[in-house]
Amino acid sequence: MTRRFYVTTPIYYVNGAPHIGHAYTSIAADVMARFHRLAGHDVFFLTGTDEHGQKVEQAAQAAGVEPQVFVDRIAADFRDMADAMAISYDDFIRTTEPRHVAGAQALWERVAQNDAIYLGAYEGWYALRDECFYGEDELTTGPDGQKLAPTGAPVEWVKEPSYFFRLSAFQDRLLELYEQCPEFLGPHGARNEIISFVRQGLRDLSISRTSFKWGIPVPGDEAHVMYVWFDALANYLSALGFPDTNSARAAYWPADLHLVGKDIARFHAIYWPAFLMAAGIDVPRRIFANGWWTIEGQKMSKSIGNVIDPRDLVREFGLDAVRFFLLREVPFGGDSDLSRKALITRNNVELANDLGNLAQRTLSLVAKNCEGTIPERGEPSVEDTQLLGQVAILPQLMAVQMERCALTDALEDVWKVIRACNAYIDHQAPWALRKTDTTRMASVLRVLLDALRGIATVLQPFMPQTMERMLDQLAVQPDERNLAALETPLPAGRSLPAPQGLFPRYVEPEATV
RNA sequence: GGCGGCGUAGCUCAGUGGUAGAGCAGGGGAAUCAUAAUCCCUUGGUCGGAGGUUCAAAUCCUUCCGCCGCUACCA
Repeated sequence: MTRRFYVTTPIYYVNGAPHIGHAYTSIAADVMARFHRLAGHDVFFLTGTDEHGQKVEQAAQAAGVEPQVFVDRIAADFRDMADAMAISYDDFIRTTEPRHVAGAQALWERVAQNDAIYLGAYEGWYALRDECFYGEDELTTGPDGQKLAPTGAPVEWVKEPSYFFRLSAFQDRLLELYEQCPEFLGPHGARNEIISFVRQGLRDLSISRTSFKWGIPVPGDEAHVMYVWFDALANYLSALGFPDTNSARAAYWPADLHLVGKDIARFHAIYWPAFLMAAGIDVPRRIFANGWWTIEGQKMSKSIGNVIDPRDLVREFGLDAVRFFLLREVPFGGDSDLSRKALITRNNVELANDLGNLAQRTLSLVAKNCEGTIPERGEPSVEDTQLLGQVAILPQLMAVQMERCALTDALEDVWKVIRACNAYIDHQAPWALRKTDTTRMASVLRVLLDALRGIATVLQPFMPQTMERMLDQLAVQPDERNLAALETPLPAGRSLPAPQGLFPRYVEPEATV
């Protein structure tokens, strides 16, 4: 039976414009989705937007528009960003869609039926003027002893009726989950933090509000709307048609992988499985948290003004160079720095020099010396066998890295082979063989063409546009571009198009330093 | 304060008991098919400090120094 693979990005909160951090998580998820499709798996790849909550309500008010108008606008921008980054999502869910509202309410009812929800009161410091709660540590005390919010508004201790989720009842089952399924949560650092957090003891979770309206009504008590996380997390199920178990997508559950930013790892690793356990639904197989990007060594923030829109980078450097950089620069899972210099170096050294130039020199030798057609395979030398062997194991090697969410390591594995190809072509020197042994020359070039085909095939998930062009240049037909097709050599004699550069070197315009 | 992580070549990092590694940067050489790209060789580290266990420690233990993360309802 075909293996199913269900991968998600977080649904992004429409409080602000999309930035490089959103793009990063989505690209990582996209690579996973594309790789599994390449392996012939039945993939469902979900992304979307989280559109409820008080902050959105307030932001809409500030913008002078209805919340729905406001979220329509921002959601469209996120979708545009996803498309600009070539994110191959199968569905884009929005929490304001009726199907999600129905799914979230159904999940609530399941949880409630199992006695995991009770009505209590949410207590806290409330500022009437700001219409919101503040934490004790955010408050200051005014000259007359009045407690004040950071905004200067006076606060008072109030109780608001709220439904609570019995999170405390799930502590042991959660710890058992982390223990028995070590792969449930990654990377290691995030896992340790979550475990120690849960060990400290869990309090019940307030999961409804009456203080604002922009949310999903609680079933049976319309005075309440669901508090954000219950609403948001349910998206992973509602996109599958939950609670309809006959839905065409129902079989994708449990999700294989939820990719998330490290800031929301906790909600996915604690609340989400607890909600599901309470509802009697299987928990997802794996949660993986990625780190933050700093910009030129600085934290990305609106006040510094260094927030980067990934679309700007794409306009300047090209989509694939940006995708490649983000996944290549540092170990996936850790924090990383985005600097202009590093991006240009990666592009020039690894894409233009290592890979682009390898393809160019190989293809132009074939064009000039083999009448532009794929040569026959010759009797393989030790070197030939060794190089082709390295190429042949790439799919398995990368599949293992994908399971680990080690996208950087997967790329490193490919680059080892690319470097080996450059060493091979230099040692074999087909330009010298042209004068002494044209048969061997043709064999050498054929080895290189086969190696390039393998390399381009496995790199498709990372750089879909450029690898498509590379495979075109190698005369690989559309149905010969998946992993299984690599088992079948291309027929000799097939003619190749005229070679064209794949990755231009980036030359920094005149510096004005 | 508590819990956890990190500190290895100029830079980014890999390496969890057995003679210190990769990429980039630096130096020398080769080649000239190619996007002046490539290949080969090479400089460079008392593996944060100290102590301990061991025949043997970057790798285990103790302690100290420095940096970072988490410590719940912010979506």
